[in-house]
Parts: sequence; C-alpha cells; structure tokens
Amino acid sequence: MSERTADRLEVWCAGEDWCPITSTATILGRKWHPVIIHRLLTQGPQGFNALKDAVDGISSKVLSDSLEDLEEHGLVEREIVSEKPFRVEYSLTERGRSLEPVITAMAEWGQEYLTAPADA
Amino acid sequence: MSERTADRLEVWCAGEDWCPITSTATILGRKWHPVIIHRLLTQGPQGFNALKDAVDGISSKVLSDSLEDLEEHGLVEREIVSEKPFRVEYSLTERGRSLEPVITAMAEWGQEYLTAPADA
DNA sequence: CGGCATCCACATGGATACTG
DNA sequence: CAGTATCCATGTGGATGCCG
Repeated sequence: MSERTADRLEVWCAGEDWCPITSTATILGRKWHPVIIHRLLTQGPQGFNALKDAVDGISSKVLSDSLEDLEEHGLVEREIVSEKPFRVEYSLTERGRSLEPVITAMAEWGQEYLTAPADA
Repeated sequence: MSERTADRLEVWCAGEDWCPITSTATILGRKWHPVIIHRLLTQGPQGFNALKDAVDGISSKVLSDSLEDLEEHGLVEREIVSEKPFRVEYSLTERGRSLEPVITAMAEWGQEYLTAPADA
C-alpha cells in the first residue's frame, strides 16, 4: 500500500460518530444482499422466482426480506409488470448500480483469497 | 457498467454452492471488521487500547471477539511485545492488507452515497 | 407466480464488572 | 494494559405451510 493511499483513507472514520465504512458494511453485510445485487447487475431486471433460482439457497422469506430492505435503502426498485399473470420485476436503481465497484472488489478478493477457505 | 464488466462478474457465484461474494460478505459484514482493518491499514500496527480508542464506540469484549475472528481468518496477527508492562500489538497480515481495495471501495461508496443517510 | 404468516435457532453485539 | 466473564437483547436467517 502506498502512503498516498493511507492519506486518502485517513479521511474516513476519523473519530466521528458516523462512519461510511461501517454504514456500507451494514448494508453489504447482510448475507444475501451482495449476491442479489450481483445478480441484478449481471442478469438485469428480473422477477422474484428468477432471482430466487439465480441466488441459489435462499428461501422465499429471506429473499423477500432482503429485497424489501434493499428497496428501503434505495438500491433496488420493484415494479409490478402485470396483474393478470401476476408478475413483478426487480431492478437496480442508479444508487444500486453504483455499488458495482464494491461488489467487484469483494468478488475479486474472495476469488483470490478464499478459494481454499482458511475459514476454520 | 460496461458489458465487459458484466462478463467478468458472471463468472462468480454461477450456481455453485460456494460464492466468493457471500464469503467475503461473511467477513466484512461483521459490524466492526472493516473499520478495524481500516485502522490497521492507516495507522499501522498498534495495541489493544489504541485500537479501541481509534475505533470509537466499540467495547472491549467486542473488539476482543473481532480481533480473534480476524486472526482466525488470517487477516490479523497478534504479537506479544513485552511481558513486564504487558503489551501486545496487532497488525495486518499480507492477506489482511490485500483487503485494502475492498475497504477503499466500501469507504468511497459510503462517502458518496450515504452521507445523507436514506437509511430509513 | 410471488409472496406472507409463523415459529424457531443462532450469531452477534452491548453493558457491566472483574482480573493477571 | 489487555483483556475475560456474564448475561441479555436483538437481528437475521431458516423451515414449513398457506394465500391471492
């Protein structure tokens, strides 16, 4: 790490009671949020079940909860596409798409350093 | 987002039961982990109380738990510097330092998009 | 299809007090 | 200084089943 980087980093969380890093962690720390965003980033807008299948392992309830939370944070938008065959579509907002660099960084790091999990 | 980016991203979490994004989130999602790493990145190796003061708001127990967890993940190293005036020092491992881009991305995003929290 | 209602389980975090 | 010991509150996630 260069000292320049350290300089830039120092600005954040410098003893204030609000910290952008912690706040971001609060959102991205929820188990499925990053993957959901990832899926919406790569596969574009899609319906509930498509998302459920794509995410793999998530239950209806948890996906529902997650999407609701993401909506409240202004990261995801929910649109009712049709009523007759009831169909909704979830997509990223501008704010949601702006998370791409973060998701990418997380993915790349995980790929690089967690492939053979030293998790235990 | 470019399509090239989408292509790269698609590789990850493609239906496998292990996902680098989720795994990374498991680590960085713990409330204080990112800030602790951030502090170690910017302020270098330091003792328990220095860290406790720096992090602001964290309790001894939680800092202790967090550091232990970070150690288990091979991100942080603990060294007993002296016994007489008992003193330890925490520092980042290579693996820990490698998280810098992720922390930076998180910090920059939080700074940019959460300054006026739409959290509620 | 796209959920919500329940109920439960567990991990994490917080407060307070005490110790080598 | 650098923790540990409790105890407790709560959030988050999971399983199952029903509904419009």
